[in-house]
Amino acid sequence: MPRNSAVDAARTRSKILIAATDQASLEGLEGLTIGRLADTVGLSKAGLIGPFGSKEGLQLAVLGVTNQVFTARVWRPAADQPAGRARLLAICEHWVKYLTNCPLPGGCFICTTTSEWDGREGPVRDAVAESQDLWLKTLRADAEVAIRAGELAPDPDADEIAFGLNAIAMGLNQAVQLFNDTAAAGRAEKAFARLLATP
Amino acid sequence: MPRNSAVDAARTRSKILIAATDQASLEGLEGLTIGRLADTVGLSKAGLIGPFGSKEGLQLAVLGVTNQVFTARVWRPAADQPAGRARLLAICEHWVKYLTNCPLPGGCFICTTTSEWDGREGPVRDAVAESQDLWLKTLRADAEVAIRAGELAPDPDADEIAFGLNAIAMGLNQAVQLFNDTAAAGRAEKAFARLLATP
DNA sequence: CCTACCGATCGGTAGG
DNA sequence: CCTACCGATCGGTAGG
Repeated sequence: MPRNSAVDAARTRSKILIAATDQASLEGLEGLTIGRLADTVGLSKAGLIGPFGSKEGLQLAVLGVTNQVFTARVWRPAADQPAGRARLLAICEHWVKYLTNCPLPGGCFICTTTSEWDGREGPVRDAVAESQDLWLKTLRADAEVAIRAGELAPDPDADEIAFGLNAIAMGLNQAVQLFNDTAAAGRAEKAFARLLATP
Repeated sequence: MPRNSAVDAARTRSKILIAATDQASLEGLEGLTIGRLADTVGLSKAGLIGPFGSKEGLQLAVLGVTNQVFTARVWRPAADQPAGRARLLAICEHWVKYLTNCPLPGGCFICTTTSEWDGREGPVRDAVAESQDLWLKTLRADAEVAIRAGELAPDPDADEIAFGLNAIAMGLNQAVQLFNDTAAAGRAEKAFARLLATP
């Protein structure tokens, strides 16, 4: 039964992060409280915060987890498609699945956190902004390839396509989370398709 | 110097609401705290919360104010247009102005609060959902008129148009608040125009 | 990883 | 509208 403290520590860290991610997705990254989370996980407050140093450290770690979840669910399944329109279509397909059947109980985490943190300052806000910026650039790059290859019309341009795709996703997330609107997925799919229609 | 307690009370209430709306727009409706707000306004905590009964009462009152601001800035300037495509165009024009030059320091309040409250329960969540639902229905109704009059194509349908317009606004609000992106207004305008193009 | 504790602040109330 | 106060909880630390 090989066991060592490093393995145990990693297990504890992971257990904390799972519970923290759930709580943060429902109540926001600022709504995370060390005391309640410690109760949930079955640790003392000191034991809970130890691996992360501070609440801010925990918030940043949660952001890392949720970014990985998003990447695994939306980007990676589309990654083997050829860059350009085909990959954008695959991304949108998995994006809709992700938003309508979200692994996080509170829905798309980046939607929640961009809105929660856009009026604040500091490392958490910066990390949130960077995640969103990176994703918009990913969309933009594929849109650019698609336009250059003639797979998409030159108007709307790549920035407008990235903006539009992201906006549709935000709208779908709101419809699902606020209204439990099962018809919204179809609306988002059609909106995606319109934006990615062949010239 | 005519003065009476009712007038004074209304003045106090209004002074509180202005400060509360600013604070809530930056830090969220749950981020409102009675103590800090009392300091800001120059009242005691008891004096602050008195006119509203509880924090929840204050939150609901703030929602009432922000709904009025939105209506005054986006809906009312378009209200005299004929129902249908013309009015939707006017709404979108003022919506962009509202989002890019927002009277609330934290940007569109309904964008922030729908995301903050979609994972919660209670009267505040219900009020938030109702505001958003009402607005979507307003958009939908004009879209329906426009389609019936032949001003817009029957596809996308009225629900899809309302969904799309709202999504674009959410995307613009994010771009402005998170990235201070001055180019986003143009992207939103073009996206609005595409969705409202004549058949 | 724990217990035990810190000062600060939370929403709210009693009584005037 | 105030002062004075309530119990609960906040993030975090000391020491082990």
